[in-house]
Amino acid sequence: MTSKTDRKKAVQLFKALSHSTRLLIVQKLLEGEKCVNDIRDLFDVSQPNISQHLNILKFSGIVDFLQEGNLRCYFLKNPERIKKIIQAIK
Amino acid sequence: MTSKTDRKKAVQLFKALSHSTRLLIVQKLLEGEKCVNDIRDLFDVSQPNISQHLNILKFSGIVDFLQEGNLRCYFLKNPERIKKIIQAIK
DNA sequence: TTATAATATAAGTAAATGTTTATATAATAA
DNA sequence: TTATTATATAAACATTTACTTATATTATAA
Repeated sequence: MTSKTDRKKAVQLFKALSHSTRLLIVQKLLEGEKCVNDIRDLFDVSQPNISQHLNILKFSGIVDFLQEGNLRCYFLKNPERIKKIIQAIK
Repeated sequence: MTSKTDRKKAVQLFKALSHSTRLLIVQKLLEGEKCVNDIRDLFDVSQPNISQHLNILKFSGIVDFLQEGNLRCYFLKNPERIKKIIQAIK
């Protein structure tokens, strides 16, 4: 049986993935780390909005970033896990 | 690469699972089919609200039901898939 | 038939999430 | 230093989702 906190975490993760921009970001990051403007250029989405989505992904534990000069390069914290999840829902 | 419609479907599925009541319902249904009032009694949630959540789960293709007399017994359409998804997010 | 039990639906309201616009910060380049 | 580039944050507004309350439907039991 799953505990209450486990379930909250799961719900948060599902929420993080239940937006098409965020799901796309995650899929792109499966190819490797990308900095914000690279990600931004992939979609027709404003810079602040991308930042906000990245923040949600970060908060839910899906991504993290490394500061490289004035760039922030985001990457999946656990790409294998993400692959499994995406595979499972297909 | 995932198509746009695939992604929409995935997003819808994640959305359906990103609510703790619905995730709990789904976990309960892994034990076997249950009718609405059985489900309702498991939680502190109103009857209409349970119906609404079940409707969302039905619409997203996760559950279906069989009418048995005046009972509606809900079941998971693809329990293996659900198990995999839940396993993957852990 | 009428009453009751099980469930769904609809309308209204509340709460959460998403997007835009404007502004801030931090790192580098000039 | 000052300007510029990359990114974040905050506030306002829009949209979506959730929940409640009231009512409808459908099947069975009396």
